[in-house]
Amino acid sequence: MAKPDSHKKDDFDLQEFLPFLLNMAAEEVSLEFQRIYKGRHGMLRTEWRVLFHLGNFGEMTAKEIGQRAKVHKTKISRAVQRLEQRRYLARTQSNTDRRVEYLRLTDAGARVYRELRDIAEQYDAKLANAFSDDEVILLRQMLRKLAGMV
Amino acid sequence: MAKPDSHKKDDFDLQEFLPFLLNMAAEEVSLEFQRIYKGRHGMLRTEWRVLFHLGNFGEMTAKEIGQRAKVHKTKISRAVQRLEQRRYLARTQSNTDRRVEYLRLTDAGARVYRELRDIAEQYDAKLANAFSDDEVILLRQMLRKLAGMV
DNA sequence: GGGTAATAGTTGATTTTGTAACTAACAAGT
DNA sequence: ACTTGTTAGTTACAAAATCAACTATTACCC
Repeated sequence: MAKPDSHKKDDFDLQEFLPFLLNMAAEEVSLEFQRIYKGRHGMLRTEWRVLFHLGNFGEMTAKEIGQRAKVHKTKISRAVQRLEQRRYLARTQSNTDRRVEYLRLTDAGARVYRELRDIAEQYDAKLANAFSDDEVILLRQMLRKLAGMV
Repeated sequence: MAKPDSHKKDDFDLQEFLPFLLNMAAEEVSLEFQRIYKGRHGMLRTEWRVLFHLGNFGEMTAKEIGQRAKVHKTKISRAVQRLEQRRYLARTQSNTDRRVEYLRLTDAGARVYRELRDIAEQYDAKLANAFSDDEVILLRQMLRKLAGMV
């Protein structure tokens, strides 16, 4: 049986390594949440993010969404196309800068947003329920810091 | 406690939504860590995980790695192929069950593992440094819980 | 004004992933 | 032994992500 390497002291424990733990937790939670919403509207993760940003913050440009959500502009571009095809989203060209497009949800999009938002709220509450209130506050704070959202 | 049913009123804040925060944090941290190690050995994320599992836990089967790391077996399969091509990993067929292959790092693979592990330790310490010791302990604990690693 | 650089967003080519079907080997019941 | 079911791992094909190049527009600055 191979044993952990012994040339150097190996007190490293992968299961304590923060990037690994973060990925595992994010993956697990996202997948579970996806199982809930994917069936409903066949929404991809990036589309979900765009929808939620527009629903939550109102009219935004693609660039702003990309910056806030740390999503690359090509991903945004394609997600916007798909949302537009489904009539969840509409574009308006800025009249001060014709490169810029303002994005906003249509009524149908807003309806879907509200539906998914409620599901999201419930799911978030369910997750938070595994911890004490103080712990959850601290957790969110730490995650924001790690995400560079401080 | 949070109240479950808010119908029209939109008190939902995307930036507080745990799945979103977890993804942002994981993405940010992974990308930064990747910037460090990717240049060195052109390693993909799944390959990195396989390498670390073998380096950290010793000889394992593909299935075991998949279970521990919550990575699908096709991803493992392909990561193993690439690691084998680079001579970082070797396989041995089990003689009690010929479906099973034991995977282990070669000397070259172990060398790369040690190098990356040291980088990982430093990076983990740097992350942990943003918080108090107690906070970090709690964070890891909560992430393990969220990841279902309880 | 004219030339260059920067920006918003899109498109195309290449990689990577996800899903499902597949091979090969074992297991268990009859 | 034979059928059925399960498991480890691979492969094929479709979907999606990534990266670079592209269009169109605006900003800078001499």
